[in-house]
Amino acid sequence: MRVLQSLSRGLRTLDLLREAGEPLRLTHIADELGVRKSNASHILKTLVAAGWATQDSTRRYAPAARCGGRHTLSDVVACKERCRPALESLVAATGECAHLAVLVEHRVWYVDKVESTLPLKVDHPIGALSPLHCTALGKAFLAFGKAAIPPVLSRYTDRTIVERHLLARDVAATRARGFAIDNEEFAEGIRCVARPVYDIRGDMIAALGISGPSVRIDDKRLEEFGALVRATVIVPEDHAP
Amino acid sequence: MRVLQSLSRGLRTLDLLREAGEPLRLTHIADELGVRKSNASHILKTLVAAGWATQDSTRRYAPAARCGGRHTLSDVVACKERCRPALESLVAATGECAHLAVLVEHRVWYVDKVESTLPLKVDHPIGALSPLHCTALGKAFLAFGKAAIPPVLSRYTDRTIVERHLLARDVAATRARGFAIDNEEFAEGIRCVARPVYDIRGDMIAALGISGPSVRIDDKRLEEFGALVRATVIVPEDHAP
DNA sequence: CAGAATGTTCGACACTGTTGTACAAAAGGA
DNA sequence: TCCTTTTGTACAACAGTGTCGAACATTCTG
Repeated sequence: MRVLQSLSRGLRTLDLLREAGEPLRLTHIADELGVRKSNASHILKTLVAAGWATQDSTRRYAPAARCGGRHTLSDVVACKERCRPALESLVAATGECAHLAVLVEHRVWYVDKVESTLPLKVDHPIGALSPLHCTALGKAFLAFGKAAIPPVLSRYTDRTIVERHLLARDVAATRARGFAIDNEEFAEGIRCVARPVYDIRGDMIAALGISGPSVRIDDKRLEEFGALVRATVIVPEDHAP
Repeated sequence: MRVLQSLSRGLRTLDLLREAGEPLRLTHIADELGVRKSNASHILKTLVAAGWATQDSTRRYAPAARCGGRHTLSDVVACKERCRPALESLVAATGECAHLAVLVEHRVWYVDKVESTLPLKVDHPIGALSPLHCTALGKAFLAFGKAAIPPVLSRYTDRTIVERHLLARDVAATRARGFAIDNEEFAEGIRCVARPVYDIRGDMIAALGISGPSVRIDDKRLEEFGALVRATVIVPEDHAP
């Protein structure tokens, strides 16, 4: 069998564009492929012409929307189903609400939850969307996923981090800590922790977290929750294509 | 600029594979591309080797999962947001519950709803999954989308259509009618109607429906609901990439 | 089991893709 | 602002890759 060279390289290019969270320069791609710039240029122009990539005003290349996000709807549903036991056990262990969310553009999208049984509780409905920079779930994507810090950082409470360099530092701390924290940065009186959920290929697919009222969660308990969330075992994806 | 021929053809092939809801034969693809079979074979083998397509036991080719579904998470969220007014106006007009769902493998996934304000109501929670063959939303995908009749048809009520040829006939009738009907086929006492929602390219992306208790929905009202759902205007997708 | 249709392999030629260089257009520094 | 450096596109020419055609396998159909 004959492997078509230019086609392989074109597909490899699409992979590169998708892997990188940000638009890539021609030179970079040419280096990665191990070909001359002129060749890479032709490959990319072909991808653009076929509608599989786009070129922005800075002449950088990005994958087109039709390339699909990194994960499909099926992936998300599969993830949701395999995370359910973890959500339930977390709620059983803590008494607080547990959420599962995926990344959509510059927001997180809640795809599952298990509610607290206590009367005072946090309720992010499934299907709702929340910002990245001031929620534990969102910060988990910033720290462990391929999400970039959004262009605008709106203020929701007086604890919301709205300065980019402070947020970048917080993200670095999150990465070191192993779980993300929201300390009343999105809504007064709510504290959350969250951790990443990875797919079989090691890419972050979802964030899983616990949220509760600050009155029940002091600093010590917040740390305990973080350790608990991080330690929670999530059944691996059974690979049946 | 030079357009790379083999790359273009490879990308075109991926499009063909994604467009078709079912796996395609080599001959078919070769004809579509206007090349000899041997050439098409090499193209497809390259796609498979690069992990962008798969070949099943019947030697037919299908797009790989990584190609992404037909729609991305962003598409779904955008659709959900643009359908919200329609859901609300339908509930205001009928008093019954309205749902929005997308197709995931052989099930529909509820991504949004507006509840009825009446005490007796239907409640499919957002995030839940339902079968295709016995819900209005699912049948809308069978009739207007690219969904295939699932391999197994479970019985939920004594009205559930579990025979493939009867279901195929029902799907054809649905197509002619312009909206789908579930007449207590999934749950006793619940009747629903549903219509397709298309994306900017004309592909079905979601199903939008109304559900209510049979006691409030006689045959005449069911028809009215169908006409209403079908006539509901959904704001077109604003194309801002 | 024979015949038809579909898919894969093979060799050879021609045209496509790659290369190297030259030019254009931004970006960075003084 | 200018000059320098870096990045992207255009061009021509050769080599090598992709395409063709036919032969060989393999699976489907009656």
